[in-house]
Amino acid sequence: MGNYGQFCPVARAMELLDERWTLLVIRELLCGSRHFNELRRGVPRMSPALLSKRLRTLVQAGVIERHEGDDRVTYQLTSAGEELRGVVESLGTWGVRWMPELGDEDLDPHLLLWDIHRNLDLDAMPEGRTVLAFHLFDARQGARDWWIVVSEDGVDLCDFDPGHEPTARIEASLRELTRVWVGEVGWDEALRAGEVQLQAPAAIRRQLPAWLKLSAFASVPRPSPREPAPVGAGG
Amino acid sequence: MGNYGQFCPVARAMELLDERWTLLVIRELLCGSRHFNELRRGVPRMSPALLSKRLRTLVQAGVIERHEGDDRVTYQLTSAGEELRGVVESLGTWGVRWMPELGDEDLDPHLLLWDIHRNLDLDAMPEGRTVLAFHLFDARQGARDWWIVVSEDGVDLCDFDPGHEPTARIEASLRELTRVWVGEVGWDEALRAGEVQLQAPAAIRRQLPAWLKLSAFASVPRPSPREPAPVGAGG
DNA sequence: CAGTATCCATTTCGATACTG
DNA sequence: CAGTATCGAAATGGATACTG
Repeated sequence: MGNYGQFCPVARAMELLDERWTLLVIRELLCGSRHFNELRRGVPRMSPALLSKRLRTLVQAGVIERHEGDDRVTYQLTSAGEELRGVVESLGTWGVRWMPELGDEDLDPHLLLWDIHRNLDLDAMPEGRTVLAFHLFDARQGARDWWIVVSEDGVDLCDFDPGHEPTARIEASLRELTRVWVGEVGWDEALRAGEVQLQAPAAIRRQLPAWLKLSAFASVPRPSPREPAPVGAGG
Repeated sequence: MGNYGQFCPVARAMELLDERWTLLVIRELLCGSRHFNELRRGVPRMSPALLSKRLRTLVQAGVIERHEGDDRVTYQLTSAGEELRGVVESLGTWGVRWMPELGDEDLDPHLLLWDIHRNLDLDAMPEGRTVLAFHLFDARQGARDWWIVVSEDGVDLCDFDPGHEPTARIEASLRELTRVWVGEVGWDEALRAGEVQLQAPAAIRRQLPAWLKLSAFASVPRPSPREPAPVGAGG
């Protein structure tokens, strides 16, 4: 395995990149994660042993560099790694357009809140502390309530009540908030349908959608409904 | 396996596309192959059982369609499949820029001649029959001599002497002709260095490089030599 | 924090031969 | 031409627990 026995550049690239998880680790690095346990949060289903192995392979391939700082290890994309952005973008663009609807297996409240919390548009948010409380009524016990606290110190994600009065409260099903996140439905649509509810003063309710930047692929135009719908890829 | 448990569009896409060989089959379809045994020639190291399995998965995923004609089965990309061109292009572009030098394992005379023969610039070639004879002096016995016959009937690749007087004879090592094909060296450079030799009348010698269109990635600009060279990806 | 160590079930794939 | 059938070797990676 690994070698395709072809000189074709696509085959050469895939020798490195078609290993399970590899491009997701790279996606995390492109999103700005730099430390082992930070990367883990972006690929929670990946075992640490495997993440470690992939990182070594990527160092070896010249895609990332590993730096041992005084107290932390840091991973950093090289120019070669940075150039994988194009690959990741075209994959995500395709995925959002042509992969079938989200299955229950694809939903993950930790990942969703982790993504949301690192994609806030801080410039659009008010000065001082802002607290967003999320309630995902159908998520499993312990992953149902979340708080994002934005202050001068940065952005914090908590799965326990930090004790500040929320600026706004967002209530939705895990599925529906995920669909908004990936751009399958728009804010307006989800709010009108009542699938997502915002509890906040009217002024804040109007602003809030602008605070969450959504997935980088949310704005990709979808295939027109006239085209044949993709079907499931599962066996 | 298969499922990453993530709603991320990149992960969704990779669920389908990170399986070994899958994107190479798609590359073949994008290059115009439409029948089973035609596809096989583009992925010679893939077993027919596995090719068959991948084709079924791709049909199921809505990326290709299978048509049973009267005497032939035809595979055809859907719009979803056609849109994978962007993915394949960004992978090949990256591969050509950042993967290490070709290893002996990557060289394959059948594949090279198969690629060359289906990428001739017929419009640039003279009327009537043209015969190109290739001699790869270091290829293994039986894969050393090739003939491409271009006539009104189309383009044929032979591994036996078709008996026509060659219009030109190309002699090179397998490695060097492959390097020219993928754009690692230019025609001029390879000819000047004598790594590739053309035996033909001067007028034809000058034209011949224009007859072969080379890999789609041959013209991708390479990283400047100032940048750190990529190292091998092998364990 | 940044990983290792271990272990085995499962998958996956390659090789080869065969078929309507 | 367009695949199936079969089989076993290899590796892959998931789970879990542990470490300096």
